[in-house]
Amino acid sequence: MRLSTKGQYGLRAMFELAVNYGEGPIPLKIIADRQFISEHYLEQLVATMRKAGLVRSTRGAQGGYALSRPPGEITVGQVIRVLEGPLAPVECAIDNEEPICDRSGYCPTRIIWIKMRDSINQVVDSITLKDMVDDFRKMHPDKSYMYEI
Amino acid sequence: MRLSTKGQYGLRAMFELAVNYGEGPIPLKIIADRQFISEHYLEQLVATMRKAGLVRSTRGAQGGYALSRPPGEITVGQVIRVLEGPLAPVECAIDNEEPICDRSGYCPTRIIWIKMRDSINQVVDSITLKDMVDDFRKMHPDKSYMYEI
DNA sequence: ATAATTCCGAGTAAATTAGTAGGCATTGAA
DNA sequence: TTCAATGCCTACTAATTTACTCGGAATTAT
Repeated sequence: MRLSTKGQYGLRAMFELAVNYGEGPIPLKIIADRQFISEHYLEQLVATMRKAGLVRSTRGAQGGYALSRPPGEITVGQVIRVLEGPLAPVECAIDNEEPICDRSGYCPTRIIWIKMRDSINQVVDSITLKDMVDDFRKMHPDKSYMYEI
Repeated sequence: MRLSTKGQYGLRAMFELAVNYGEGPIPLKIIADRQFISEHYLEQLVATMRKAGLVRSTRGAQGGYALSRPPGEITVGQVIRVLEGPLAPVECAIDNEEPICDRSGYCPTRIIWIKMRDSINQVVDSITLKDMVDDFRKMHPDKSYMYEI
């Protein structure tokens, strides 16, 4: 049960934008270079996040991307769900409505999938991009130079 | 981030074996019929579980499968991990050793993947097959007839 | 003997993943 | 006003994974 590279790369890209929040638009090329991601591929992921309202873009020279809200107001869960879809271990646990499946009567496994789902989402919804940045700066005060333009 | 049908079907099959624990071997055909799973496909999943020591088989006529331990001693996590591999959202969070990846220095996302991993495993490791059966019987005391041979 | 079963290895169609490729549109700066 | 930098868009693709199917050999109770 793995996340695809979409969620992984996307979150790393958002971390970069969070680190540089308030410093104007950052071009994708910079993010792709810093995070070792194919720029063209990242473009698609960022497009998804733009459509979902997580980032804003500025076109043309000196353009780039920026978070559309402060890092403290964007959770890891929001990012991952936008790129990966609902975080649920099976389809029938995506929402809480009673599922329609071919097995009549009570499903002995669904309650487990729902517990897994809630537990996963609780984790990612409790962490914001700001938390990630704070954590990074705490662990690597010496590496702040890495994130100047 | 979904479980494959291996984990889903496998757990449902194990539930069946748990419901009938202590009543001799149950043929795959019965399990497949009750749980609406292709018998041939289930065969492969059960083979994996047999090799992992979760079930025992009896060959020949009147043969079948049985749990190799009481339902209270087999967790959902054990079943799922045998069929799906380690429950981790990304490769570098499978174990706790420092990962070797192309990004030198501190990875700002890994701590999140590890929290997700631990949270997922905590859920599945805290539920046994016995818990599933107890829950089923509590919810459907009327349907015990479904599980007689 | 026979029927019921497990056991084993091969094959496969469809879906998903993880990108690539190429070009158009927009804009700041020289 | 030109041009380089940048975002935007659509299509294509190779490799991998998924979810099976198929056919038959081995084993055993009756």
